Amino acid sequence: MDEITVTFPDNSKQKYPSGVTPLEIAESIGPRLAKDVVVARVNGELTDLTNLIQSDAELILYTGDSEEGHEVLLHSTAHLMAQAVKELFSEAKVAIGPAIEKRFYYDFDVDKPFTDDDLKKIEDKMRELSKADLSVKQRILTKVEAIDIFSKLKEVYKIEIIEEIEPDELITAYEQGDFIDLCRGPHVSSTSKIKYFKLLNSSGAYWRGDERNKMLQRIYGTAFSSKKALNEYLTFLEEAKKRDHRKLGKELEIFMFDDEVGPGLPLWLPKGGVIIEELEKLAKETEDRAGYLRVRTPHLSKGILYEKSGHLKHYKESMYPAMDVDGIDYYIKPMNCPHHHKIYASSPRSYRDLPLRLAEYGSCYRYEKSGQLFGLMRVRSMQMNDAHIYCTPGQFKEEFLAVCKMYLYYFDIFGIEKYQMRYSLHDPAGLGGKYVNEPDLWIKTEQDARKALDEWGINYVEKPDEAAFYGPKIDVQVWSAIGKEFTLATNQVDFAIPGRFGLTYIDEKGNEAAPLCIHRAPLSTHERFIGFLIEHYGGDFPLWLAPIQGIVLPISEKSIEYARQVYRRMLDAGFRVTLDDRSDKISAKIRKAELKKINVMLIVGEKEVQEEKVSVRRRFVGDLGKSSLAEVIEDLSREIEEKR
RNA sequence: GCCUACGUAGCUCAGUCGGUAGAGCACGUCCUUGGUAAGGACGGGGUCACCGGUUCAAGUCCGGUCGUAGGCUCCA
Repeated sequence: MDEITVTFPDNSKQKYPSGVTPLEIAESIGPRLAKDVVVARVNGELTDLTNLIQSDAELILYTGDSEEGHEVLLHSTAHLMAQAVKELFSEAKVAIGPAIEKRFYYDFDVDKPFTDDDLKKIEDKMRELSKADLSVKQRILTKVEAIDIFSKLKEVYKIEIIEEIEPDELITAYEQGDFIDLCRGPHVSSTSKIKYFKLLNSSGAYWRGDERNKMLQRIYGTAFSSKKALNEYLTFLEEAKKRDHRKLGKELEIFMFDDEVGPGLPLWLPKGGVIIEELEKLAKETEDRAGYLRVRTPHLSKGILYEKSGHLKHYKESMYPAMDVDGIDYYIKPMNCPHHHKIYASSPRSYRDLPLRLAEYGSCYRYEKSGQLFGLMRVRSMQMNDAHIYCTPGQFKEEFLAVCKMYLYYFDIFGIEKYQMRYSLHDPAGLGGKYVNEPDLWIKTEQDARKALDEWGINYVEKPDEAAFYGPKIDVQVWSAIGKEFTLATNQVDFAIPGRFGLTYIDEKGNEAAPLCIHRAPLSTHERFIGFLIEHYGGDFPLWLAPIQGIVLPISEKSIEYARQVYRRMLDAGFRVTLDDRSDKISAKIRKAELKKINVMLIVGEKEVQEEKVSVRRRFVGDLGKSSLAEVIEDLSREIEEKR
């Protein structure tokens, strides 16, 4: 028999007979590895453990705790779940079942939605199938064979998928016991490799994500290579729920919703008001330094304005319906741009006036579909950190980059590290419909913006067909505590609307020219940004943002008078402090303050009265001992100043 | 908008088989004056989301509406 040389990642080499499988190699190395390995990479290609290796090869064996191995494990668990569902619900038809971030799902067409009870039964059946140690075998099929097999099984969704595959492409399916599933693979070699899994929840999901299609039933689950890793993930999910801004926002009295006010219309409580004011202060300082001018515009406008802007054509479904005022249609504004365009147009502009940067923390209202509402992150009334920058084509690159840099300035202050920059482009197929019909402008602006980004050297991903209707944009995506994705900051180029509003400037040569417009919102909206910050900080705001920065706690009645003086002096020094002069024991007062996540506690008893000092206790740190109030004020002021 | 689940005191939740509602925390009063995460006693607080139906009787069963949650699609 021929011998082949297998090279391992550490560059060590070993001879094996030709036709050896990765699984056999793992067995030759050790029983533990053979048990744990889930997938192999042969000459760079991810492959099943049972595939034969015919000639010299580089081999990497992945266990379930590697990124590659975990993804395969998740995917194979999805198959195991589908097998269990098919055994329990014979009429169920399978659709698709991929691995996603730390989880998997599978969509089924069933008569009745799954109940929690069904999920338990499915999970039990999965354990049974795992114990049965069914080997998972790949089958290579032609298109005709594949259609034949899945037609007999009446798997209509699989047939739909197969029919879209090129006729000469090889089709693979995986078989375990009586269950066969169309799949590209790779997969684990046996169901016994899948041991630590949990089904999480089920929900409706449209076939191919299109609401015109039938609604299928989706089950989400997760799987790991060890009991410990599974439990860690489940604990993480529990912890994430505790950080959820909807829960913390209520507990910390930041915002609320009320049935009679309406869904998606948050009411900011006083503590939320403080956070908003601090953010606005930061934004105003930053924008003042960057040459922005602040304007204010009404919440309502005549329909004709939105006809001109194109909102009624491209954005109407997200707008509140018109209200009739003296026989004229008025709309509540979904964006501030048309008003800012009017301000631009209010006086003749020279190239010397540009860039003109008009900023407004403007309230907008958007009719989001009810199912889309999500705490503060997706609401119907919002206040945007909005501004429109009107500039010449020659100024565009610098202005565009200045906006991107402003994002990063803010992100540094807030310690936001996990985000993705996303450059959204148009699809020419949508011109005249989803996008304004300006093909040349689209191409030119997209090139300019890309050039700016590339020269700056920032990392971004391109998203085709995700642009705004008036131009390409760069967004910053972040993730909520429970893993939902949101656009935070946004920077949008608009080459179309200024033309529609007849916005012009006189250039150096005395000719009329059209300015470009950049729509930007580095701090997103108050609603989304604060929702995000609540989760980002887990409710423990840095001192400069904290609604209550400190609390004065007298130890007994004997020190109440002194506590009042301390409280007064803190207020006079500009701090947001409260005083707990109730008759609780000091430990109870501390506990209450901790539960409110108050950062600084100034504890005063008879000793402090005598020494004219305060005892400082910081959250997460504990007792820091006695200081003079002047020292405390100085330290805290510096901390606030530095936005630590 | 669609599918499913849920909605009881300010908050978190219990309430069995249909028989007119309960706990803890919070709140109020009083006692207690205690040194770094819960001192004690007493008390107030409910149109059981809303509307309708079944029933002698509905928090409980049925229907509708509103809201919330988990998803699908879309956006700041």
